[in-house]
Amino acid sequence: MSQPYHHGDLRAAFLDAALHSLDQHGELPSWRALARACAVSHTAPYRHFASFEALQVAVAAACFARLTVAITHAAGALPTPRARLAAGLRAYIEFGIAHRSWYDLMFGRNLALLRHAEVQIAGTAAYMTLIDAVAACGVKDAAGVGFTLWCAAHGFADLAASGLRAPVPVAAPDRMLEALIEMCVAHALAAVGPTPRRRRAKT
Amino acid sequence: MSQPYHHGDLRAAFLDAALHSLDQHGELPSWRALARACAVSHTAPYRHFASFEALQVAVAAACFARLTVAITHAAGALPTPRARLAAGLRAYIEFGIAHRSWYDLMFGRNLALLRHAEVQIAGTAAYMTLIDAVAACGVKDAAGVGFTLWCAAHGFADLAASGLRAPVPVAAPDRMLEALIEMCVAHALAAVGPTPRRRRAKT
DNA sequence: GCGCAATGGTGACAGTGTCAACATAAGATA
DNA sequence: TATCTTATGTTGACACTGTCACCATTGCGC
Repeated sequence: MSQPYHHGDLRAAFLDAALHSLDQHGELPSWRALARACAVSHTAPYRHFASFEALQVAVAAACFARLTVAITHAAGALPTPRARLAAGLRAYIEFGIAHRSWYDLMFGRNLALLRHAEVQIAGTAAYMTLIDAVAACGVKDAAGVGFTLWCAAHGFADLAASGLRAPVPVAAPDRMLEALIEMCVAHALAAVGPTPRRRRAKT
Repeated sequence: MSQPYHHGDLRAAFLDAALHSLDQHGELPSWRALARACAVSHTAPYRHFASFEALQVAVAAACFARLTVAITHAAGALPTPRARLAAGLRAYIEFGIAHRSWYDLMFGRNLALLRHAEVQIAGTAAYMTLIDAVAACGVKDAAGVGFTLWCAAHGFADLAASGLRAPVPVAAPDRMLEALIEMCVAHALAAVGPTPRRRRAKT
C-alpha cells in the first residue's frame, strides 16, 4: 500500500496545512516543513506555487475571503444602517482577535502581501463592505470616512488582539471595544450632518 | 595598517549599522550581513548581543526612545491641552510615516519585540506622553480614552504609512490625517462631558 | 499504443543563526 | 615587570532554509 506517486490535490493540501499550522503554532512553518507535513518532497510544492511568497499570497487571499464572509454575516439582518456599521466593525475586530495569526499574515510584514493583486482584490472586497455600511448611513464621502474607521479598527485589532494591554490600567477593560466602535459610529454620524432637532435620532 | 584586533565599540557600531540598513533597505539585514558591514567575523557580535532577537530588541528600544522625543518635542510649547493632544497624535503618525522601517520593526511580527522588558519600558514612556496629553484635557479615564486614541493612530500609521491607499478614491486624500485627528480629539472631548452651553468651547 | 504535458523526487547550492573551541588583547595583581 | 584573568574576536562546523537543474513517474489526448 505504498503512497501513490501523485498526491491528488497537493495545492489544496498545502494550503490546508498552512492554515492549520497557522492556527496551531501562530505562524507559517517553513516551506520544507510544510512539504514534510504533506508527506511530499521539499520541492514538490513548486509545481503549485512559484515561491514561498506565492504560497503566502494564496493563504492571505483565502483569509481575506473569510473576513468578508464574517463581516457580511454579522451585519446581515440588522435593521438600521448604524447597527449594521457597528456590527461590521465589531466583526472585523473580533475576526482579528479570533484568528490572530491569520490577521498577522494578512497585514504583517509591512503589508507586503497586500501589494499582490490576488490579495488586494480579496482585501478590497472586505473593505467595500465597510464602505458600503458607511455610505448606507448617509455619509457623503463614505470612502474617506470609511478609511478613517478602518484605520481605527485595524489599530485596535493589531494592538489589542495581540494581547497587548495598556501599560496603565483603564477604567473598563471589557468595554474598550465598545468605546472604539462608539467613536467610529459617532465619527460617521458627524459626517452626515447635525441631526434635526425636532426628534432624537433613532438607533 | 592592519585593523586592530579589538574594534573599540562594536556594540554601538552594530546598532548604528542596523539603523542605517533599516533606513537604506527598509528592513534589518541578516546577522551575518551586519557583521560584514562592521568588518568583523560573523560571530563577533555574540560578545555584545545574545542573539539576533536581542539585537532587534535593542534597536526597537532605541526607536521608541526617539519616538518619545518626537512626540514631546512636537507638543511642547503649544498653549492648550487640546492643541498638545492633536500635535502629539500628529507627531506619532508622522514618525511612523517618516521612519516606516523603524515603525515596522517596533510593531511588526505580532508585537513580539514589545513583549521584551527593554522595549516595553521604552514603549511605555512614549505611551505615557499620550495618556498625559489626554488627562490634561480633563478626561477622567485618560488611560481608557488614550488607549482608544492610540489604536486609531497606530492603525493610521500602519496602513497609510505603508503607502496603502483606500481602494476607492476619497474626497480629500490630503486631509485624511486631519480627519483622523479630529475624530480622536472629538472622542477625547466627548469623554470630558458636555460643554457648558453659555459659551462655546474654545480651541 | 504512443507522445507529451503535468506532477513528483534527488541532489546541490549559497545563505542563515548558533555553538564549541581557540586566539588575542587589555587590565589587574603580584 | 611578569603573570593571571577576563573581555573580546576568529575559525570551523552544524542543521536548517528557499531555490534551482535535472531526472522519474503518471495520466490524458491523439
